[in-house]
Amino acid sequence: MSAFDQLARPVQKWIRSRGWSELRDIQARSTNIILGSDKDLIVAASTAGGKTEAAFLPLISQVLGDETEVRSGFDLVYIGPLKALINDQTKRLEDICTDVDLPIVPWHGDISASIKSRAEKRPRGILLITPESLEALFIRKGASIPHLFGNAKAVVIDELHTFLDAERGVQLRSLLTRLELAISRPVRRIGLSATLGDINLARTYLRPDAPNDVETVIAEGGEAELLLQLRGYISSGDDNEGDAATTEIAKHLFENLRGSDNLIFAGSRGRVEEFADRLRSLCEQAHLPQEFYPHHASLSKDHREFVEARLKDDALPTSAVCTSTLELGIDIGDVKCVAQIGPPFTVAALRQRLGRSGRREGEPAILRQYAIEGRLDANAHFSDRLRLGLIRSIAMIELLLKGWCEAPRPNALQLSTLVHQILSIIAERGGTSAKRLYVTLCERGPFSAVGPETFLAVLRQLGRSDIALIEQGEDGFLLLGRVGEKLVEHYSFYAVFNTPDEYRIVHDGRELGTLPVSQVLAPKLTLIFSGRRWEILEIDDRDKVILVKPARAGKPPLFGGDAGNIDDRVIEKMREIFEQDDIPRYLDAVASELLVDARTSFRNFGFANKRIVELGESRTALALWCGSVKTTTLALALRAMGFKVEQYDGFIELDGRETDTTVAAALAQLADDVSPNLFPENSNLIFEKFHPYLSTELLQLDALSSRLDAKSLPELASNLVS
DNA sequence: GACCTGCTGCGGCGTG
Repeated sequence: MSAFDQLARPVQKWIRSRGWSELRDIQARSTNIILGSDKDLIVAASTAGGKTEAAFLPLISQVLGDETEVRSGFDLVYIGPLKALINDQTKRLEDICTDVDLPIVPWHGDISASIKSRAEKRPRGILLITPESLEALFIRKGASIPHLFGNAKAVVIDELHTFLDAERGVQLRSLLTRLELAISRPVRRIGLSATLGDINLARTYLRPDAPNDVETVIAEGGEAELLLQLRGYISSGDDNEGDAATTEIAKHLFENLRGSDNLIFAGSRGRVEEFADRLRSLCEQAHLPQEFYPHHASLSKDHREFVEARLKDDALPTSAVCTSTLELGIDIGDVKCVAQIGPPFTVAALRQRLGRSGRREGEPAILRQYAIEGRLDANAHFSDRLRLGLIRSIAMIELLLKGWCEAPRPNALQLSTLVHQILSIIAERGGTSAKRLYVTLCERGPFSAVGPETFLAVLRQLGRSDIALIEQGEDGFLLLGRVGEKLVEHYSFYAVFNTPDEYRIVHDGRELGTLPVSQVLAPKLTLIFSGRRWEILEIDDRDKVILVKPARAGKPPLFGGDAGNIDDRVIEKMREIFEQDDIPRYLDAVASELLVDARTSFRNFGFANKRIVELGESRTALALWCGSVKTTTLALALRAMGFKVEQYDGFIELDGRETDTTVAAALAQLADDVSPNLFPENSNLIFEKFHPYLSTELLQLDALSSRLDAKSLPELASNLVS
């Protein structure tokens, strides 16, 4: 029987009404799997590839075909990372279900309480919900979970790749485990994704205890042709009005993108505003209607929706200068070209961004990468001479072309999210045993890297009288403590990630700008802002103001601000690019020259055949050839041995003036596995939402499991000396 | 050396 014939009559009718002559390949394949088995499934295809239909046409057919007794509960559950995405998908599903008695129920923070309470009384149809709202259901309506979800035939997770990493993904996995435990049976899981670097990781995410049973449907041959250019620019070093590179890039964008829809990723909100402003005035000077608009999270919802609607409107040419706000799958239609100014932080993001272009049959995807490098003088620093930004841009493009992208670090403890889930389960059940928590979270759930000892240490910490997140009842049951009760009561509890407050940074009565602050700050500590170190004089928490003065030689923070995390593979690729001679064809004349330049400096410094280079005045450069995690670990170790350390992509620079140890001796010691304490006193380890409740010991464990890699030290050090 | 994501319950008031 063909895939089409397996679908329910009303679904077939809808397909015909759309004028489709047949199902797309991925839709036919997933229909066969969904209607022919009860297996989990991942559907990977580009944004316009029809993934939603691939999952829901057969799932709706299955629901309509099931005429057994009427049970209570939603038939299908869709989980999406964005409210806007849920709104888009609600419309699409409503359209499919126009002539069918299957309610579509969007459920997130902007949905009115009346719709929610109606759905809660008589749950049926398709629920579309965010992880946070699902979390809220577990906490507020713990006892009704079986009533709400007992009937669920499948959970569809949209944009699966956004959940693979970090806090929110761990939270969702934990919720899925808890859902299955609450209704005492597994529920089929279906993941939809555009960007997947490693399909096996996605399988493990979707069904950790049986990844090999997860079926996959991957769109084939649909990859559009890619047109690619990397243009090089030399900065005049003028930070203010007229940096030559900014002016030139804006002009190039104006001349080449005008008249069509495009996305310009500028890296930070400040740069988004800067480029949007330049492009706006270029339009004005030419007496042309406005078509370049900024888009980032600080702009009002109205403005953002206006830009999104304009992008969707084929009649109005529109280019959005944006941050990662326009990276995910909200519906803005196809764009002609994606521009990236400066290197992106991950290949995964670059891939996701590029996926916005070239989605129409026969149209190429177009990537315009702009690299800005400084003008060199006789005193130029080794890291500037090596043109690390340009080299990283090339490395990331090369890895993109190979289809590689970053994978999350396995075995991270995720203690902040663990604290959250402990409180959530206690709230859901009104109290529970330590044993049950351990089984739910660590044995069955996503915290498999947390052993019984660490788990107990966390429980004991949360139960301390000065922490008071949990307490033990007379029967040994764990209950919420005084502070825990307060935390869980407030609606801000549901999200597992931190939202930093924006503080105004003020020096001598002059505002330097605003800074999102997620770490704990205090007077006398230093912070990094607009490329400089500042000592904190005073913090006004109520008015969100930080008074600062320029720091002399204050201790630099353990991890500078919101440090990017560059993968080992990216740095390896950078090394290959330094060591080769060929010039990639997609480089323009300036970029080619800069690359030749960088390679010459690389050889002149001697990095071609050694990894330790004396720079003079007790300064030494080390070529580590590894990513941020290992680089930071080594930097901390050497700092503990008295060196001053600066980090760059794949390199560090040491200043040994204040220590008697030589670089060689220090490395020999590390190679011998004599590791100093990586954590200096008073070092800040608070980055995630529930970190403030953990002990220093637990925070160090957490950091070692995700941000640092102490085990790599001896090998790294011995490679350097040999 | 950066960006992004999310949020309940209830009191008070007006209207039909």
